[in-house]
Amino acid sequence: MSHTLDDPAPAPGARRAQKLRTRQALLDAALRLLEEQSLSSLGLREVTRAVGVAPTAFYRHFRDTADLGVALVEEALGSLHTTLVATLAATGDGEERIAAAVELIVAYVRAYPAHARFIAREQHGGVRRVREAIGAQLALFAREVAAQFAREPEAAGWSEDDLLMLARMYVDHMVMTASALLETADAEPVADTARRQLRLVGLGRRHWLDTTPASTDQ
Amino acid sequence: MSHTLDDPAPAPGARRAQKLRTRQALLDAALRLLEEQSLSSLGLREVTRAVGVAPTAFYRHFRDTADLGVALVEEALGSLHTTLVATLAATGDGEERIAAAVELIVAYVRAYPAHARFIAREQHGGVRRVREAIGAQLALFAREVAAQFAREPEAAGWSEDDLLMLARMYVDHMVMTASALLETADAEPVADTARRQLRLVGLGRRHWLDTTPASTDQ
DNA sequence: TGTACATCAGTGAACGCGCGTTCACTGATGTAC
DNA sequence: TGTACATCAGTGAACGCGCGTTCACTGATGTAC
Repeated sequence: MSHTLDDPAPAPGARRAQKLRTRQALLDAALRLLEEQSLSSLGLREVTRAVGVAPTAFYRHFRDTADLGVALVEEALGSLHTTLVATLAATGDGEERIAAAVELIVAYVRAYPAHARFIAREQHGGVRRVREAIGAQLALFAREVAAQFAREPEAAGWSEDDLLMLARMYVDHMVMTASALLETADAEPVADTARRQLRLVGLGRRHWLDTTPASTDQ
Repeated sequence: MSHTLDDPAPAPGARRAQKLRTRQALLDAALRLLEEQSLSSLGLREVTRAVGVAPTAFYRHFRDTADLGVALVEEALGSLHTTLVATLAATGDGEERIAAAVELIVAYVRAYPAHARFIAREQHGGVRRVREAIGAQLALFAREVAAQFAREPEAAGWSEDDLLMLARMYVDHMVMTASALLETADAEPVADTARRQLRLVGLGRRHWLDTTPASTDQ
């Protein structure tokens, strides 16, 4: 134990670092190839060829392409949780929040179009494990959004189930908006439609307890 | 021209009828195979093997699997236009219409689960021509629904663009509900959530002109 | 610090297999007279 | 109605190709002393 974790000549964890670099290269290459096909037709040899390693190197990182797909789900959505909740928490209700939420989606799709496309495509795609991974992430988003709603005064009188229903609508609407943005050259009309739709849902939200006197009557 | 279109021994158009039967068998087999994979990984030989014809027979009916996919889009959505518009026209606004619309989706998914799955999966799938065919059908649905809305008294004061935005929301919500139904064993909770979401949108619709005095003020 | 051994990311050959597409064909169905 | 010819849905052999997976390997990195 003379110098176990120091900085000797060959560098510390140089092997581990190189392995991570190759793994990332495989993920990047796969994501690029997935812009024009589905995961269920993505070949292991295609991916390694694009990276410039032997086909067998793939197995040092992933069991199969479905396994790689699950890793891509984490990469695409993992960092979005904090961003989304922070955006909702930082804005009040109404127009300001609508603008911020739509801007979040527009910025995400602009910055990571391949990730957005992958999620939209594989959400209902042909590979069960990936579908389930995306479904779990979106359900988590919905629960986080519902929890944020619950902290706000507008949620008074709302059942937990109704809050989750509302949150689910926002999350699904975000995914729909993202995939609409991917199919258009001009983001503005799509963003405008998205804002009007959120405005409509917000109006429904404000009048929800007027006509559904669930808690006052029962 | 003694008996050109009568009923001689070998039957009239027996060849044409047989060709159509084989074509339909190819479509049916493909749809079944697509329950567990995406179109972009569906093989021509898989399909012909499932039907029991030679691989080369495929070319008598379709140029490639993308071509077959476009035919499936028509089969899945073509007959739904009249049903959908008729359902909206037959019901008033409010709770009655909501129940009827959700029941339409539940019945469709129950009767044609493979068609519903195909549309949900390939809407954002890896085959451009099929994606475009589905996009065109859904845009047509939205225009038809908007046209129906425009005929109703509740549409007074609404711009054409806002009506289309609202219709688009209903159509997208239907697709989302269909794919949620496909992923659950018990349809009732999903149907219930869908009805509550439509109720929320309906509330927003009723109050749209209260807070967005676009036409009265400008 | 230097040495001897262990680990393990990436290699390259080899395998059997199913793919999409071509081609000339067959024989039942359709048509003209 | 009967005959002679045309059409064309489906066949089956053949092709070159890329696939996923196995295996024993190499050599740089890591570790123990």
